[in-house]
Parts: sequence; structure tokens; C-alpha cells
Amino acid sequence: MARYLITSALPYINGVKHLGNLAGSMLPADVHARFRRMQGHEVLFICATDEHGTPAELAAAELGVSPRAYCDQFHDIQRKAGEGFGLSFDWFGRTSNPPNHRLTQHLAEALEGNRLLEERTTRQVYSNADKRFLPDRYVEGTCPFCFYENARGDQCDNCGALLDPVQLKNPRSKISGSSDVELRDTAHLFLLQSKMQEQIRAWVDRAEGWPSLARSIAYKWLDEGLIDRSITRDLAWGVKVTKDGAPRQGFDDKVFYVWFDAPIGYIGATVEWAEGKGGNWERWWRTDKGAADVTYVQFMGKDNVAFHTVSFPVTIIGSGEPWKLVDRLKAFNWVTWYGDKFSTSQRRGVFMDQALELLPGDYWRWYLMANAPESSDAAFTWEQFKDTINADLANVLGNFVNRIMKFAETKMGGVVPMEGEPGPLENELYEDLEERLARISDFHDQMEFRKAAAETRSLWVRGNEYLQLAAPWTALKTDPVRAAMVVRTGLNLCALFAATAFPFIPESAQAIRDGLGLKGDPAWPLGAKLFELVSPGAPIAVPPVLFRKIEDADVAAWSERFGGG
RNA sequence: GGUGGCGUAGCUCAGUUGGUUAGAGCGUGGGAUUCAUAACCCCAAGGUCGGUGGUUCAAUUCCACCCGCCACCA
Repeated sequence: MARYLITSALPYINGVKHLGNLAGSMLPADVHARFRRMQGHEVLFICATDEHGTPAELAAAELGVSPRAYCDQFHDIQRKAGEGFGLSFDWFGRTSNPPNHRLTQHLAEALEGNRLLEERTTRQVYSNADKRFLPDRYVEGTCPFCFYENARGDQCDNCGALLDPVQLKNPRSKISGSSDVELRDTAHLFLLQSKMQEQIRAWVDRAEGWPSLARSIAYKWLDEGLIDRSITRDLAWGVKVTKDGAPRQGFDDKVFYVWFDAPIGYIGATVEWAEGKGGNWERWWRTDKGAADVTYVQFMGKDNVAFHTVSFPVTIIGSGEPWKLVDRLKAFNWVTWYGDKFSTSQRRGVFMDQALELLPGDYWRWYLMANAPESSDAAFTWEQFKDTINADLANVLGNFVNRIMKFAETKMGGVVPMEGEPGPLENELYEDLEERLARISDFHDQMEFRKAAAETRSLWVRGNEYLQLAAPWTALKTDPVRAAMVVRTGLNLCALFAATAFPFIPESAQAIRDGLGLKGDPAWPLGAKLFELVSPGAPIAVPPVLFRKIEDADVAAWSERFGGG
């Protein structure tokens, strides 16, 4: 038995997440966590909302509520959406909660103690009307290169030039629209990443269990040279800047940059878990306090790889303290909407809460994992969604369970038949199943989700094939003992299918197990027990149809409502 | 603009450390069956592996350039 610490990239608080966010980190992390638990390993699965930063502050202001109230509301919405999809977090925390504040301040002070933090004065755009410094993206003005009038402070959308806000002509605040702005000196804390260059490179050199993509991204940043960057911002909403445990002089109106405190939220949420459930968080995060044998697995979108392989490691390695570092890492591309990006404003795409209004979480879970954006962006289309659900879930899995269980109910007295011994057909099936299970296990172990799903489906197909060859409906007329054997085998297959389905579609798997009278959570099936999953003589109850088919009319209605098509 | 990724059957994707007939699922066509959600099972058709050039006895697989799409650029 091993120990796995699993984290999903933290969803930002700003609104409900869409299916791409779900598919790119939270869902695969959940599938993996469930698989590891089934294997009997000790798993701690942690996630949280990432709540600080300018977008949250501005979104709250637009609604006329405090950032705290805004975050309270959306944390709750996101937590409920996650529950609706069966995400089995051991804790779903918040970066705005006290543990993360304490840890962020602690790590910053540790970095300062190691001479890795430095105060520097920079010139930034200050808005007199808004009485605040403006982040790059909230300064607009005329591009100095192409004279486009609505260039943003970080980049000109017209000519693509990368800009510094001080370069803009006629700068104005995007918040108030006021052009009463000026340049002011302001102090910020810089993290001296350049000093950590060699240590980080040595760590990356030693890292195993990363995909080549993650490695090359990390090396690219290292080859270009890590540069010192500001880790504070002129905002009110965030983690206050301290020195020696007291407010830091001159930083009253500043907080840590969201990208500094967000990944620390992985640890902060684990502390929340420990406080809430009485666990020991240091046993998972401090290698001097029991975490040395933990395998830490991170899930994230591709855009986050650099932060997880370089930026965050700078923070925790630079602290000089024995924190647990990532061991294995899985990155995803995006799910796209008919090949384009998801877009709220254009009413394009499906968001987590809306998806659950249409169909139960399992339908989405299966589709998103069977078509996971692993090697490149993956397009979501209603047509493909319909085909995948109907073929894989309704026809192959759902119908198998239904056909054999109904047969057992009507022809075998509603119990697991006791008679008969395995014949050549069963022996062949048995060998085949063992091989397939090993392959599925291997794909889960490698976190190859598409392949794991495809192989799982193929296992279900094998069950239908067996039933077709064994034909209990024929055997019933000529050899009832043989028919009993086949039905018992079929019911064992149901239990096996429920187990293999469990990481992907836990609710449906549970429904199958309930029908078979199986208690508790399923364990990952092992060869010797394949045909002993259900007890001869045990009563069974046919579950309601597991998956309804998606009709053309559904596709038409959903396309109308959500766009696409 | 720079860097990286991708471009393989109608659709979604595997694969090829260069080597006889390039694979899967869906969709399509045919067959078989009737236990089941008109489901399942079997068979078949279908691809000059983005384009051009190069290296090689041999390239879809290596190299160069080009085209298209995507991501990142602190």
C-alpha cells in the first residue's frame, strides 16, 4: 500500500467553470484518485478555489458586493457543481481561508530569510479617480506603434505588440474610464528567481514521472533564464504582506500577487482538511514529518505547467524547508466548442451547472474522459457526445447489464444461479479478461485516460460477445445447468464491469452494484476473484435503465440553447 | 514576431526506435440473432499517413522549407 497526494489545478473563483476546465484537471484527478483508492492505497485528494486577484475584486465591485461575499457565493456554487459531478475531493478549500494566508506569509518570510526577496521601486499607472494603482490589463490607451486607440496595457490587440502600460499614449482607466491618471513610484517585493536557476535545473534533471512536454516547457524557461519577478500587487483583496509576523511597512495597500499565493493553496487546503477532519497535514507535505514516502501527483492544463514545474518549486525549494515536491504530473490541452474556444459572451459552450441540468454527471464524465484532450485540443460537439453516450454507455454497458439481469430475474428466479461448472468458453473468457484488466490497470497507472476508457469499453464489448456465444436463452431449453452457469458468469461480469466503470462513472457503477446486492466501495478486481464477485444464491434486483439514449431532438434543443452545430 | 505542439480513413483518435497487406471506435453497407434500452454479435467497403524537396536500397516514420490549426512568451 502506497500513499498518493493528488491535487487538481485550482479553479479560479470568477464564475462557474466550463467543461474544458473540468476535463483538464478536476475530472482526471478524480478518476485517478478513485483508481488509487480502489487499489487499496491511501489517497488524499485536494482542491480549492483560487480566490484572490484583480478579476475577483472587479467582479465583486460590478455586483456591488464585497470580494469576500462574492467569493463566498461562487465558492459555494463551484463546490456544489463539483459534487454534482461526483468529484471525490477529500477537501475542497479556499485560498482566501486563514491557513493559506498564514502559509503564504510564512513562505515569503522564509524566502526573505534566505535573501531571495528584495524590495524594488517601480513606476506604475495610478488612477486618481479610482484612487488605486491599475494592473496592466486595466490601463487602456493609444498604441505607440500602430496608434490603435483601445490598446491594453499589456498588449495591443490591433498590432499584437507587447506593451508596458507606461508606453500608452493618452492612458485611461478601464475601471472608471477616467483619464485622470499619473505615474507614481511604488515599492514591490521581488522574488529573486535568478538566484534559484541552478537549483531548479538540478531538481528538474532529477524529476521522473513527468511527460516530455512538461520537461521541455520547464527547460525552455530555464534556458531562457529565470528572471526576478514582483510577487506583490496594489490590491486590497488578497494575502497581506508581513515582515516578522507584523504588517510590513509601506505595504498597507498591497497584497501578494495571486500567482504567488495560489499554489500555496494546495498546502493551505490540506491544512483546512486537517483542521476540519482531524487529519495530520504535515504527514502529507513535510518530508521530515512523514511525507517522504508520498507520491505527489498534480493535474493541470498545459498553460499551468511552467508555474508548477518552475515558479512554485522556486517558492518551496527557496524556503529551504523540507516541503514535498511534485513527483508525477499530468497536463491537458483544452476541450473546444466545435473547434473554437468556449465563450460565455457569445453563448457558446456548456458550463458545469448547466450540464447537470441536462444530464447526470456520469454522462459528461464518460464523454470527457473517453475523449480527453491529452495529445491536443479536443473538440466537443453534440453529435459526438450523443454517439459516444449512446454507443458506449447505453448500448454496450447499460444494455448488457439490463439484458443479463432481466434474464436472471425472469428465468432464474431473481437469484444468482448456483449450478454448473465453467467450460471452455468461460476459461477462454477468463484468460482474456485477465489480460484486458492488466492493460486497463496499466493505462490508469500511466494516467492515459483515453486509452484506459477505450480499453474499459472494449472489456464491456467482450462481455456482450461472450453472452452472444454462450446464448443462455438457447441453453435454457436444452441444458438448464449450462444456462445457470452462463447467467452466473454474466452476473459476475456485471460486477466486474461496475468495478472497472467506477473510476469513470461512479454513480452508475454503484447502481449496478446495488442491483447485485454488493456493499461498500468496489476494490480493483484481481484475477483470482474474477468469477467470484457475486455470491451464488444471492438475490438480485434489476436496476432502472442505467443510461437513457440521447435523441436527435435533444441535440436540436441543446444546440438551440447553447449554440454550436 | 519567438518557442513548442499538432495536421493519419466521412468523424474522433492510436501507431510507425524507417522495411512485406497503416490500426481502433463511431458512421456506412451486408449477414446472423431474438435474452435486452430496434440493443448485442460477425463480416465488408473506405486512407497517395497536410504540401514540396532532400538523405536512404527503402520514409507516413529522419532532415529542410512551406501551408493550416493550437498553446505559451513571467
